Amino acid sequence: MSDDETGTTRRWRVGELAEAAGLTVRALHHYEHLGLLVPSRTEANHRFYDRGDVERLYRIRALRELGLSLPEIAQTLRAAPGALRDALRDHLARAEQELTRITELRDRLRHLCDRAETSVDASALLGAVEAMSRVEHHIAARQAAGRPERGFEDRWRALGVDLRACMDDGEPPSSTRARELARRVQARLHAFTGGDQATLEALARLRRDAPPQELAGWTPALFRYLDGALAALEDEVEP
Amino acid sequence: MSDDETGTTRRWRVGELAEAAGLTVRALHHYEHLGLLVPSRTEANHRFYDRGDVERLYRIRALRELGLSLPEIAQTLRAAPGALRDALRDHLARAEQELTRITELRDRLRHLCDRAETSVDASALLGAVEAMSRVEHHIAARQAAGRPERGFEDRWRALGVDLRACMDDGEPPSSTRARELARRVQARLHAFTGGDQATLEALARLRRDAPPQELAGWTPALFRYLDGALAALEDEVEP
DNA sequence: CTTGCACCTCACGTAGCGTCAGGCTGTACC
DNA sequence: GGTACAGCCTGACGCTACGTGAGGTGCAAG
Repeated sequence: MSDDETGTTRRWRVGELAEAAGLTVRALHHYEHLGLLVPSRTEANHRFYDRGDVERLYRIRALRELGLSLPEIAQTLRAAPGALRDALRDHLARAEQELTRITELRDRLRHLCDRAETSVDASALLGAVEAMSRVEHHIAARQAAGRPERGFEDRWRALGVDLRACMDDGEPPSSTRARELARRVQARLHAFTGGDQATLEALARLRRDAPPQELAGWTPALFRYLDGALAALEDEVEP
Repeated sequence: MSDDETGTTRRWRVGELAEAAGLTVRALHHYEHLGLLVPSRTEANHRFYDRGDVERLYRIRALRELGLSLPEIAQTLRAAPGALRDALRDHLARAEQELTRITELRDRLRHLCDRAETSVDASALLGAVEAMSRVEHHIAARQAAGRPERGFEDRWRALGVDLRACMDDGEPPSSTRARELARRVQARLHAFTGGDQATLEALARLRRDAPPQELAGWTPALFRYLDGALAALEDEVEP
C-alpha cells in the first residue's frame, strides 16, 4: 500500500498544516529557522510538507507539550536511541523542582491573602512579605557561606519542646522559668542572625505577623507565648 | 535619633547595594530604566542610593520573589492601598493554575519515565507521547467546537461497569456477551472521534502502551480485556 | 485586468536581565 | 605626579518561542 497506489502522496501547504496541527504559520517558520522541521519548496518557493514532515511535526508538538525546549527536541529527534529516555528523566526532575517551588509560593501567597482578608493595612502586609524574603536570604547566605547547619533544626525543636512544656504547665510568660527559656532563645537567635539587627527585626515581625503553621515543632500559640516571655525579659532589664 | 545624630546618612553605591541585596548591578540599572527604583547621582554621575531607596528595593525584591512582574510591582508600590491585596489574590490564582498544569505534566512525565524504564524502544515511546498529545488536542477541539460533553464520562463509566461485570463473571473476551459490549465501545469510540482514523489509532495505542491508571472507572486490566474482545470482533468479521 | 487570498522575507517586540565593549572616575601606591 | 586597578558609566546585542505587522509575490476567479 504505497503512496502511489492509494494516491496519498499528499502535500500540505504551511497554512493547511498549521491549521491541522493547531499551530500558527509563524511557528512553522520558526521551526524551520531552527532547523527543526525543514520542508521542501515548490518552484514558486512556497513551502510544502510531505507525510514524513507531518509525522515529525506531531512528534515535535508532543514533546513541546511535555515542556521540552526546542533545542532539546531537536537533539532528542537527532539522536533518538536512549536520548529520549534521558531527556524525559531530566525534564521530570526539573518539573518536580518547579512543582515544589510553586507549591511553596502558593502556600506563602495563601497565607498572605488570608492575612490581607482580615483587614491589615498594606504597609504591614508589605513588611511581612519583606521579612519573609529577608529571612530566607539570610538562610541562603549562611548556607552559601558553608555554615554547618547540623543540628540546626534539632536545637530549635528541643527549645520548642521545653517551652511548650513550660506553657502547658501553666507557667505565665513572665515566670522565671519562661524568662530563662526566652533568654536561651535569644542566644540562639543571636547566633543564627550573627547579630544582624535587620534580620532580628524581620524574625520578630514574622513571629508576630505571620507565624508559620508548623516549623520544627513550633506553633503560632507557642510563638505568642515566646513573645510574652521576651517582653518580660525586656521589662526585667529596664523596669 | 535622626540620621544626623547617629551619622547614619548612609549612601550606597550600586555595587554595594547589589551585593547587600543579593542582586546584580545590571538588575539595579534595569529597575532604574523601568522607573521602578531611581537613585540620586553624584557630581561624577555615579548612582547613589539612600536609606529610602534601600527600603524600597527590599520591598521590590520581596514582591519579585513572590513572582509578581516588575510592572505589577511598580503599580502596587505606586497605588499602595488595596492594590496589594488584589495583586496578591490575582497572583495566587495564577499560581494555582500553574500548579495544576505542572502537576499534570509531572504525572505524564512520570508515567512515560516508568514505561521507559521497562525497556521500550524510543519510537514506541515517542508514539505514546504523540498519541497523548493527539487525543488531548482532539478533546480540546471538540470542546472549542461547542460539542455538548454532558454525560460523556457517565456513558464511559456505565460501559466500564458492564464490561467489568462481564470480565469478573469469567466470560472469555471472545464470548458473545463480551463481543457485544466491545461493539458498543466501538460505536462510542466512533462517535467520540467523529470517525477520525488518526485519533482512533492514537487511542488504540494509548490503551495498549500507556493506559491511564484510573479513568472513569477503567483500569489497565479492563483495557486489556477490551482489546481482547475487540480482537475477537475483528476475527469475526474476517475469519 | 483587477480582486483577493495565501504565500514570501525581513524585522521589531516581548521579560528580566546577562554579558560584553569602550570609556570615565577614584583611590592607592610608587 | 604618574600609573595601576577597581568600580562606575552608557549603549547594545543575546536569550525563549514565537506574535505582529510591513511590503511584495503567486495564483485562481470574476
